[in-house]
Parts: sequence; structure tokens; C-alpha cells
Amino acid sequence: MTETANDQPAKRHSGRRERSEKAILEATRELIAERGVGGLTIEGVAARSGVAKTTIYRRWRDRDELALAILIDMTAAVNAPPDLGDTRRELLTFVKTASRIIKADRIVQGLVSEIATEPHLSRAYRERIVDVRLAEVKSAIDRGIARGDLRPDTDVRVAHELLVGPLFYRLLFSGAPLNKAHADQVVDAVMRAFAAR
Amino acid sequence: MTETANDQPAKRHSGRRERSEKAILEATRELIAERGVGGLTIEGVAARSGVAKTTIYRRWRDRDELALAILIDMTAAVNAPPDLGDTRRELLTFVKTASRIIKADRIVQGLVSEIATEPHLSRAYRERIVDVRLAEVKSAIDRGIARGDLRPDTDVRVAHELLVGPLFYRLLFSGAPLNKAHADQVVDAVMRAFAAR
Amino acid sequence: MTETANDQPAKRHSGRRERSEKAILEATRELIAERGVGGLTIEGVAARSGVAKTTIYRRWRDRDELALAILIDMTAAVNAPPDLGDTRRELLTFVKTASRIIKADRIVQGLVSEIATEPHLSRAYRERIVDVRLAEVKSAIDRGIARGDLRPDTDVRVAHELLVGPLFYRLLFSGAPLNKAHADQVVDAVMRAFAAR
Amino acid sequence: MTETANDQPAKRHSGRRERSEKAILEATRELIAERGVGGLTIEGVAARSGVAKTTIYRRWRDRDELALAILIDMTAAVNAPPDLGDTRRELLTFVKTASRIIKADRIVQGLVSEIATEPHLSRAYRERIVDVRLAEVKSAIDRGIARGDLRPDTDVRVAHELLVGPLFYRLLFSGAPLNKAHADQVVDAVMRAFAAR
DNA sequence: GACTAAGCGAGACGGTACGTCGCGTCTTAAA
DNA sequence: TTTAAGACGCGACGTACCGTCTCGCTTAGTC
Repeated sequence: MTETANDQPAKRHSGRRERSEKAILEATRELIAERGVGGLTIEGVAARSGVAKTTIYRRWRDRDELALAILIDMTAAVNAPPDLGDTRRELLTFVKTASRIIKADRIVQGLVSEIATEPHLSRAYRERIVDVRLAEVKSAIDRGIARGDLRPDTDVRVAHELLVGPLFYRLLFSGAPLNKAHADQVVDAVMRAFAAR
Repeated sequence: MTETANDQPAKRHSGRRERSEKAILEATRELIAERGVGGLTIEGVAARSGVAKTTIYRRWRDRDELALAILIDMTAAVNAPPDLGDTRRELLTFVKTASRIIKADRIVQGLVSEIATEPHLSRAYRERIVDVRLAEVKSAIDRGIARGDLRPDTDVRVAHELLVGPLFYRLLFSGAPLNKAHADQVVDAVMRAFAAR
Repeated sequence: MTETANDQPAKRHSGRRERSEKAILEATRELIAERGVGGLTIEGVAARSGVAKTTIYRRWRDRDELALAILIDMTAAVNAPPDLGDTRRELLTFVKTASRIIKADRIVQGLVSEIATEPHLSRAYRERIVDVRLAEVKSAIDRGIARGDLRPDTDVRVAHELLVGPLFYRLLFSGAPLNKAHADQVVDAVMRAFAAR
Repeated sequence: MTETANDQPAKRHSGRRERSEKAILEATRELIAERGVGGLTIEGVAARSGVAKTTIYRRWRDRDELALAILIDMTAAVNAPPDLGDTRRELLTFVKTASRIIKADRIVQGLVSEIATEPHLSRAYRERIVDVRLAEVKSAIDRGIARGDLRPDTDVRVAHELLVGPLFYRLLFSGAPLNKAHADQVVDAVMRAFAAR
């Protein structure tokens, strides 16, 4: 299944589709960055991207789906923390990465209500983000257990919630900063909560 | 019943004001319960309450402020857990109460984006809810420290986030259930994380 | 039921309604005159009149209703031909007036399909125009019968159709001119068709 | 039924062309019958006929041209009334045939505005229909004159208008029925209007 | 019997207008 | 003075079709 010379079988006919999709996503990202998710408008995207409104609606059902696509695109780009040989460092990396992502462009803040409310978006978010993150945490925790750092009965789901829940709480409600110190505190607490012995 | 000179001196405003305010809030609550925060509309409230739109705008700047009033009203109604003589039970009570409240009528889900986004609402939410909850947790934790259950350097803010963060994460993102078992798991983890010695 | 001094009971509150209605109708008339009924657009009317689209839709269900209002307004403005003492001259006056009206601004041409097709508009047109014209013809014919010019069993409805049918046929299909000579020919034919004896 | 060398020599173009044209016209007729001319849509025709939109546009400039093709096709199918030896009967046949045609599928009602409005369609309709009908009436009237039933100076054009004008007026505006009795009344009136002597 | 050009299906695209919703402002008359 | 009533300008929604425009595939008709 190696990619031989003839490798554009997917390029069906024109690249029109791809060109306009790129323009739409770029305009969307710009608008969100400038005015927040609340200022995201299909008409605005159409105007800025030079694409017809209809073309946007041909690909995304509505405003929220478009925003979700951006969100998933941004979020999914991050990879699992590798095996660093140090459980605490791995969890810290995870938390810091998560922090960085959820702060970006205030997209999460603007979309969380729709995600929590529209079954359609809930499912997409869960499958594309929550489950992926969970798997990342699981691999780190499994290594921690193997190293004898964490107790074998550690509940990955709860550990995940304890790691990221505080971040979202600060982001959405308390307004407290998401910084290195906080990440340290959270990881320390989780390490103690699930320490072996 | 003519308006004679000697009116009740305590009846400050008019009575009309209170009557219509009551009607507005009731209609708002009903609409949120029936159709969620997204289905809450000033026009709908006016129609259902028999009050003019103008009257609503006279009291609340906009849709979000009205919804926030309802949210704060509901949330603030809950009181601090009393001294039960048992740190774990006190924290569990706190978590279970918080669970119950945030699930109510899906108001939090519908409003979180606005809360996280509008500085106006952020501040109101922080002062009226976050700080109050934090104080409640603090009193429970202080008692826990005094009893020798928790370490004296326990960071109340982080402890609070670890207690409620998982709830919000489930509510808003993962969709996992908020039940007694989960509350137990979270409280156990926090107890271990901040156990004395 | 005479109009006494106090005669503006209908002027409910502001004249805003009337002002915007006037602006809408004026813009509509202009657009029809410039570009025909086919070029009549709610958005165009809104733009030209400085009135919001919603305000237009508040008064007329859609494009066709608005155009019909203009049509009826124009058409209904004409009155029955008076008793001229001469049957032929009365019928000729009727035909010439009808000619003039139906040519105006090409509104009839643009609307006829909708009138013939939408039950809603059909009924309005019939009640507001057809029946009125019929009554006008009837009074002329009745006088003609009384004068001994026309046969007593003249069918008014058919006579009416014979008088105006040719006009509409020229207007809509054959494109032949609607002028004095044609009016004469038509009236002469009708006079002969229903001559007494 | 294999395609041997000796295909019909007359089969000029390709066969594909004819096949898709047939499919288009059939779908068009069905759509008009089901939903009226207003419900006729190029996209609908393409969908129903299994033909690409492009193919339709290759043959007809737009929606109206396609509809007109159908209209002319239906209307032109009728032939001139033969010499029946009776002027009144011949005119009656003409009127009844015209009645039947113009009621069919409400096509005339739906198209009349376009016919009256688009110079392109006006001309086509005039040449393909009006003039043809006029010739038919002329031959009947010429025979009537020859027979001594009608006056020699009978204006064929006006007679035609008097015969069909009432039909169109009923069809498009008054909504009165097009039936045998009405045809009789119209023909009687025209016979009297142009009777010899 | 193979080659080549026309005809075709598919469907993406920019565009215009639709009719709707709810916003927040404003004006008036009654209470 | 406060209210109910409701008209208004406005911005955006998501939809329906329009007519145009590549694309490659199919299919005759010619060599």
C-alpha cells in the first residue's frame, strides 16, 4: 500500500471544492479570532472569503457546525504525550497542552453551550475530542501504573476529569488564570490522589 | 379603595412593579423549563406573562441578564453545608448539592457560553456564585484541617475546582452521568489528595 | 352617521403606520413603472422606500399581495360612466376607460398569471374589480334598454365580456393596439349584437 | 435487436438527443399538470427526467421557453374546423375547441404574464398561435360570407377577438365557467353582430 | 475495428431574493 | 409616572432556484 507515483486518485475532478473550503475555513478562523464565536456569521464568512453563502451551507448545516469543525480541527491537531519516562511530567505535559488549546481564540467558551445542548454536537465533540483525550490520559496512566507510581485501580475517567475539570472551571466560570503554577497544583493533587500504596 | 392621603408608608414603589416582575420571572422559568435557555425569548416572555416587552427591558438589559437572574436566583437559594462532624460527609454533601443544582433545567448548559464570554455576566456569576461556593468549601475544609483530616496547607481554591470541575466536565462535555457513585469517587480522590500527613 | 366635529377616531396612535405605508406604496409604484411587475422585489421596495423589509411583510403577505394592492388601488379609482343620454357613447366611454387602465404601467400583464392562479388573489380581483366593472356596465345597459336601444333580454355578463374580452386579448396575446378605432369597432359590434328588435 | 450496420438512414442526429428531449418534455408536462406552471422548475425537470440541468439549458434558454414549447405543442395540435356547411356550427366548434385547449392543465394561466411581458415569448405566441387561430376563423367567416350569412365587410380580427376574448376573460379574471351555454351565447352574439343585411 | 469529437451526467459554484425570527428602540394613550 | 400595546429599523437566518462552469465518461459516426 505504498504511495507509488500515481498518487492522486482522490482528486476527482476540479480542486474547486478544496479551494473554496480552504477559503471558508480561513475566513472563519479570522472572524472568530477577531470577534469571537458570537461574532461569527455565515454572511460574514461568505463576504470575507468571497464564497457564496450557499457554498458554505452545502458543507455545514449551520453556524454551529462550521464553528465545531474549526474547534475539532484545532483540538484534534494535538497528539498524545509520548513516554517521557516520568509519570508526573507526562501528566503535566497533558495538562499544559490542554490548557493551551482550550484558551485558543475563545472558541471553547463560545461553543460550549451549543456542545452541551445540541445532541448532534455533543456526540461529535465526545467522539472526536473527549474520547481521544481520554485515550491519551489512559496511556500515560497505564505507564504510571506499570512504573509503580500510580495505584493499579486508578479510574482513568475520573483521573481525566480531575485533570481537566479544574481547567474548564477556571476558563468558563471562575476566571482564574490557567498557568504553569496551576497546572502543577492540579497534577500534584492528582498524583497524590492516585499514588500507589 | 380610593387613594387617600394615608397610604401605607412601607409600600415603597407601586405594587405594579412587583406584580409584573413576578409575572416575568415566572414566565421566564416556564419557558426555560419547556424549551431550554436557547428557547428563551424576550418576546416569548412578554407574550406569556402578559407584560409589555418594554417593561422587561426596563429591568434587564437583555435576554442573558434575565436568564442570569433566574440562574442566580436558583443557585443562590442553596446554603452552605452545616458542620456534620465528618469531613468526608460534608464534602460529599457539597458535591451532591452542586450536582443537583447544575443539572436543573439545563440552565447552566444554555448560559455557560454567555457567562464565559460576556464580562458583565462573568463578574456577576463570579461574585454571586463562585465566591459563595468557594466560601462554603472553605468552611468545610477549615473544619477538616481543624479535625486533622486534611493537611493545613490545603489550597481551598484548587480543592474547590477538583470537587466541581469533574461535575461540569461531565455536564458540559463528556455527557457521563452525575450520580452518587461519581460524587463518591470525586470526594474520595480529593480526600486522598489533601489528606493530612 | 354624519361626520361631526370629532372625526378622527380612526387615527389610533401615531401616523408612523401611515407614513411608512405611503413610502412603501410610492416605491412600489416607481419600481413597477421602471422595471415592470417582474422587477418588483420586496428587497427593492425596502431599499428604495427606506423602510425595513419586515415592515412590508407586516402589511402584505408577499410580493403578489403588494402588487395586487397597487393594481386594485389604480383600477378602483375609476368611476362608473354617468348617464350621457346616449347608449353608444356610454359604452364607448366605458371601453375607453377600461383600455386606459389596463395598459397602465403594464401591471395587469405582470400580475395576470398570479390573479388567474392564486385563489386568494382571484377572489380579491373578482370582488374588487370584476364585480365593480360589471355593475357599471349593467347601469349603462339598463339605461340602454329603457331607452329602447337594447333588447330587454340582454345578458349583462356576456355583454361585459364582449366589451372587455377583446381588450385583454389584444393586451395579453395578440399585441394589436388598443385605440379609439378598436374601441369603436367593439362597441359597434356589441350594439348590433344586442340591438332592440 | 442488436445494432447492425444498416441503421435507419433517416436517423440523423444521434438518438440520444431525441431520447433526452422526450424525457424532458414528459417530465415538464407532468410537473405542470401536478403543480402548475408556477411549480415548474428546471431543477425539478432535471430530477424527474434523469437528465442533467445542462442538457435542458442546451435546448431552451430558460424556464419560460420550455413552458412555451409545451404550450405551443399542445395548442398547435388542434386543426381548423372543416367546412360543416353551417356557419353557426363552425364558429361554435371553433369556440368550443378553443375553450377546451385553454383550460388544459392551467398552462395558459401560468404563462400568460410571461407571454404578455417578454417580447421573445410574445412573438412566438403570436406567430405560432394567434395567427394560426386567426386563419382558422378567417376561413370559417369567409365561408359564412360566401353563404350570405355574414356581412361582407366583417372584420375577421375583431370577430376573432369577440369570440375568444370572453373565454380568456372568464379563464383569467372572472372565474365564470367555460361551458356549452356560454359558447352558445358568445357565438349567437357574434352572429348577430355580423349578420348580413 | 479503432478513433475522435460531440453530447451528456454530474454537480460545484456565485448569486438574488425569499419570507422568518427576534432584537432592542421608540411612540402613544390609558391607568 | 408607569404601563400595555405594538410599529419600527435592523441583522441574520437558512432555503430555493437560477444560470454558468468544468469535468470525465459514453457513444456514435468516420476512417
